[in-house]
Amino acid sequence: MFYRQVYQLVQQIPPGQVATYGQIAALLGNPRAARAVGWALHRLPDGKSDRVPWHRVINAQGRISTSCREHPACEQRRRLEAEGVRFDAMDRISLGEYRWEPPPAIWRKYL
DNA sequence: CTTATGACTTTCA
DNA sequence: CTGAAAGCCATAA
Repeated sequence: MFYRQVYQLVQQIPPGQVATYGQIAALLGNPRAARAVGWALHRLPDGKSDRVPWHRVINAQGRISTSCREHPACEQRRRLEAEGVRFDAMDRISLGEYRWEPPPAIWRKYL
């Protein structure tokens, strides 16, 4: 299952760092499946929302894309700031500084 | 199998 | 920098 791999991967994102949807998709072997990643997180079961750091996943622009009322953008931002992630004047995250670089053990796993 | 949807990405104006 | 349009993928009905 693609979305299960997404959850499993998102769980391994360390605090204080973020990953883009495209990055997640690429690690799973489908660089074009960013949308599917978004779908997976949108359909994230509430039971797993507490153990999956969904807030550490953002779009390629370093912005929060969620329009889900269950998990509002303001809450996602709040959680990220709580982990030390800084937003610039345009509510964007410096990907060059907070972008998560998956350890070799990860991409070797899904290769 | 076909159609529809979504927390995306890239490109162009 | 913002916004629009087209492209692409997995899942659901």
